[in-house]
Amino acid sequence: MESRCENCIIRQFNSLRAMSKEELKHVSDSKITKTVKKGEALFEEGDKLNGVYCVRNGISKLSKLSANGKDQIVKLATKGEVLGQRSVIAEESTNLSAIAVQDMEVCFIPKESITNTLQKNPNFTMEVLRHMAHDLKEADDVIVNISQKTVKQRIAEAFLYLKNNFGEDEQGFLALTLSREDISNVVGTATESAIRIISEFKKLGLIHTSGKKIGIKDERKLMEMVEGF
Amino acid sequence: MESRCENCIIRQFNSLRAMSKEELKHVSDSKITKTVKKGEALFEEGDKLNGVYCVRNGISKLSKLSANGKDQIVKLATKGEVLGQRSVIAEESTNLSAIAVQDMEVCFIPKESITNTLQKNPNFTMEVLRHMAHDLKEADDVIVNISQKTVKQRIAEAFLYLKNNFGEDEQGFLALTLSREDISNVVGTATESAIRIISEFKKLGLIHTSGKKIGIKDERKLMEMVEGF
DNA sequence: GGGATTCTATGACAATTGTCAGGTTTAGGA
DNA sequence: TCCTAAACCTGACAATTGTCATAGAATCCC
Repeated sequence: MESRCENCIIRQFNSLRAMSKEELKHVSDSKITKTVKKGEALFEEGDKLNGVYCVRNGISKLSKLSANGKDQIVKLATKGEVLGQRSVIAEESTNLSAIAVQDMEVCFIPKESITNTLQKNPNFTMEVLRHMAHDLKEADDVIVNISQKTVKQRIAEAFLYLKNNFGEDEQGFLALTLSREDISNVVGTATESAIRIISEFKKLGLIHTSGKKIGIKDERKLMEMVEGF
Repeated sequence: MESRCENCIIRQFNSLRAMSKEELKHVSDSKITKTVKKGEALFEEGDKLNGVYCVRNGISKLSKLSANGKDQIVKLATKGEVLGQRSVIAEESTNLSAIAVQDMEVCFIPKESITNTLQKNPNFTMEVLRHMAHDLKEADDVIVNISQKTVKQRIAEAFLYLKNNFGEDEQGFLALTLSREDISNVVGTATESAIRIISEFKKLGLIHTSGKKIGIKDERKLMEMVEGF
């Protein structure tokens, strides 16, 4: 499994694709491949990162602890995403924790490889900038959603998001299974409220469940619900 | 008032400071200084921007319309900030509207000046990247605040924010006077709820008001309230 | 396999927040 | 100045959401 970045398909999805052959070689020589088990942390809020993590497989939640002791999940990162970029660039400690919600395979890339390339390869810098611009827009959207939509709408939206971004398994369940608590932390509500609404959706025939697994039954109605009908 | 960017102090506050003398000259030659009256828009959500706006004076709200017809204010931008950068970099139409909440003086800089410099001056690109990283962190904080704090806490926090970022006038009122509606759009609540809580704060002796103007009387208690006491 | 622990579920209730409906005040233009 | 429109304010009520308590189901680990 000891493969080279030059041959890694994953990098096509992120800013590493703007690196030159040589830069990639350097990254490949300095990178460390790690396995992270479900529930384990890649890094925790406040950590000083001395590198970034390129996700090869699995999914991580990026969350932030609030004063009242609840986690707010800000983003779910999957194959191809680079975590910790923001902190390395701003030279600050991270404002988010990254915890695996599925077993993961990641490549740790020391920050020197990144900062060196940033200084020498404008294309790479520009590519990173574009990604960051995209993330910022997404964050704005989250702000608007969370503050203007009801919990019910946000949960409906979360399910659609999970389907669109992570797909479904053979039996029609969402491929990414989150605990009820994680779901409530994504939409920013109490776990009990999330559970109650999930039950309601089930009664309404919008979804079906099996254990933790959730499947979408009536996508159209869910979409209408998000829009406020 | 037709001044040159090379001499403009404002640029010390933003990424333009990483430009070379020559680049600044070019920007200065191509820029257009504009006055924007309170209530007028610099640009509206969905517009294709062919440049960025450097704020010389006054304050603008950056907001996004939600499905239910309410504006959510995502950020308040003041002297020194550059608006529209994200859209120009990502080559997308804007996701936000920028509307003056005070009379403003801004310099419009055509996007060619920006993109050219981005291609040629890595220092500038890096500086822009750092700013964007900062904005992204702030956005994350807003997400957590808005989803985990009560309306009362968010309003208290908003007042402290306004004091810290825009200061007070001679009589001890917040220098930036927002309408009750704008306040409610910052914290993401109904206007009536905001008004009610402002009345309550007044009764509790936390603030005092005169017309629209609001002054902070008991900063410590407001801070405690934000923390959840 | 069994016991402990964590996760899910539901009820009852209280607190928060939004909505509607009305008033009053303020600000700006004719 | 006065008139009008907009902004502000308050009450009453309903809907939403959070909290606490409790119980069953699933899962993990020895």
